Amino acid sequence: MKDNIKILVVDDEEDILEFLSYNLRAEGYDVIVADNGVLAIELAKQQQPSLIILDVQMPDMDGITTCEKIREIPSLKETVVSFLTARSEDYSQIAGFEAGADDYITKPIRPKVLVSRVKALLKRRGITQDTNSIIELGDIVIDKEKHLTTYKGQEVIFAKKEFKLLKLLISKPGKVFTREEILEKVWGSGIIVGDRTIDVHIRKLREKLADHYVKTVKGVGYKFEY
Amino acid sequence: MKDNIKILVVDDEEDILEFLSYNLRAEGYDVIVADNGVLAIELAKQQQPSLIILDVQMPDMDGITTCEKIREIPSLKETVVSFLTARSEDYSQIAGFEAGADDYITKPIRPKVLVSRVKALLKRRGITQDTNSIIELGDIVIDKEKHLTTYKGQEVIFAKKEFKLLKLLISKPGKVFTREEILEKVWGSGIIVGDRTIDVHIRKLREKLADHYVKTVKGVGYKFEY
DNA sequence: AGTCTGTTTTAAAAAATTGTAAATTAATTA
DNA sequence: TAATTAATTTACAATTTTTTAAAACAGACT
Repeated sequence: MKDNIKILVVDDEEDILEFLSYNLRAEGYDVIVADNGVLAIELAKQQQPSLIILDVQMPDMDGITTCEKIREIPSLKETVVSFLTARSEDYSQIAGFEAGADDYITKPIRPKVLVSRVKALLKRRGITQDTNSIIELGDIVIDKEKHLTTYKGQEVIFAKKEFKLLKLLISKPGKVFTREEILEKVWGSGIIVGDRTIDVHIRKLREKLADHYVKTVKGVGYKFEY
Repeated sequence: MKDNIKILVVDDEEDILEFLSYNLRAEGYDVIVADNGVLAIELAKQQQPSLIILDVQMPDMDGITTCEKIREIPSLKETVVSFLTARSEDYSQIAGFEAGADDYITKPIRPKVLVSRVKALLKRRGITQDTNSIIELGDIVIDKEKHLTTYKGQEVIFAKKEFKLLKLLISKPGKVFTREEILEKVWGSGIIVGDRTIDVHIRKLREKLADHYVKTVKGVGYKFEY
């Protein structure tokens, strides 16, 4: 369940690294470690962890600098970063948040506090264990991984763009997606397509499912309503 | 920019309330206060603050219970809640996060840390102005994300401009918006339309809700009164 | 009452937005 | 490469929203 949540722990002290790893692994997280900032950035890029726990005080590159660098990497923009700081260093609270941290944990670390904190952080960011590849909404079942859709038990085939569009709309039932949002998320930024392209694709969804699922909000966008 | 960010501060101690208000107001935030949990919930529902700072220790209803109650209110689901806790009470860290808090601030409070923390919290949550997607005002519920309005449980459909106008008026109930303000905010600067256009749109709001909500202040503008 | 100023109401014109079928182009597959 | 399928564009119809214009209304003031 919880298996695919990766946490990167960065600290120069072996003891702390082990202590943290042990406690987090006990909770079922995948833990990767780095003992310096440079390695941390490298690993983060490669492994795309959900959370990075970063010691403020480290030789060479300190935690704050590392955090700033992390924040500059597009693929890590959304990654949760938490600092590890000695209780007294109030300064780090200020500088840390400005560097783009989401939280900080004070030493000495208490296992229960640590775990509770980590859970809360991930939860607040909507990161849940289940990388649910299957979305079910009444009669409609979408398997993102298998690129498969079932409507009333019958398999329905959606072309690539259609599928992406459906996935987007259905990801937040009820939410209105503007044309811009749809273009951005389905076609990708930069790609320019004609004005009616979206309409036509919407029409295909309606054809393949039923007219009433995809609703038009004139002048605003489209939404999926079950 | 920062003007419409509302912060609700809840504490039973007058001193702390004043201290926090003073420092936050100095930063340009709109601060509202409550000295107990019940009032806090009431005010939160009404005012929809972006951030609630909640003392853990309070008579009658403690901060944790208050927070839990707040989290149960749909329109406050996305509101950021931060606890205020004495440095020693580590327990509150655990219980607090589980109750749905986003952060906690330890006493004694240092103005600089407080402000920095608040800024970071709001920034991380992407709150620049008015992020709350649901506005509730008695019989009227507006869901910006779903572009949906409900009046006495019934769905009411508003066209784009109508919706924008309603949103604007309802964003500050009681405030009189001048025609210039309305033009600026709903139509956008530069767009030139006749004066009657506003009247007609106001009329549509009255038609779709009830006449008495939108009031005319002759020679000045319009206001929404619940 | 008459006049002025500003608002409300209606109806209709104008503009904007979306739906649809069919044609075209691009991409994929056999 | 031909055949097939998907994606996009076109051109127009249908619909909805927005704006304008004009008449009626309301209150304040002479």
